[in-house]
Amino acid sequence: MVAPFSPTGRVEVVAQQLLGCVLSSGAVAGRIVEVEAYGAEDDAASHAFRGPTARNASMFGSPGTLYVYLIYGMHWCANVACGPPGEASAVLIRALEPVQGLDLMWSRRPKARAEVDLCSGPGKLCASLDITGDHDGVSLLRSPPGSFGPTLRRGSLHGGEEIVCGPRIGITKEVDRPWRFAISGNRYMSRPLM
DNA sequence: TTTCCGATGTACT
DNA sequence: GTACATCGGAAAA
Repeated sequence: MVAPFSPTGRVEVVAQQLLGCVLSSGAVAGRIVEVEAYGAEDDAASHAFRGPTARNASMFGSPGTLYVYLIYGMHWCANVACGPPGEASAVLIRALEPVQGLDLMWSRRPKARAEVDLCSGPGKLCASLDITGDHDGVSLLRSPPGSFGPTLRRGSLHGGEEIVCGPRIGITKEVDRPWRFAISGNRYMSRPLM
């Protein structure tokens, strides 16, 4: 298959290329509408800032490797590693527009009050897709569409859609770097851009 | 409606 | 001991 992004591109460029792509897992799928880019040693907000550890090992994997980690002791966050060999950049998937398996998403997220709440946040979308630490390190590109595990497939922006950017959310370092990207006007993003 | 804060585990100082 | 790429319930307005 054709890779949904250029493996050796700069992380902030890859992040924008991932907008519009479809992330699926089993019978559930969503269109990526919001992401954040995280760099390597040059980005103090990145998990890779201090070099490889047991937790961030997947960030150093080949492009298309899924990096899943636990945040605040209870929520999983999914990233796509995208750096060339030796460079651990990754893109955090922040929000999806649900496109398939809505019933299953609802059953996994009974607290959701509306469809827009199903995948409008990094922890929410992992719950809806049932992405956990078990999936850390798997390739999103190797498995064919329709396979059971997490898979990424190419997508594109629709007519009239534009990419907008702003500062990343929930960090205390590098707060001014505008590395949060979203599809303009999309109602499924986690929060408005600042 | 907006704001505040507790839950809960892992990594790092 | 403290911070953390979050979420959702309770309190305030």
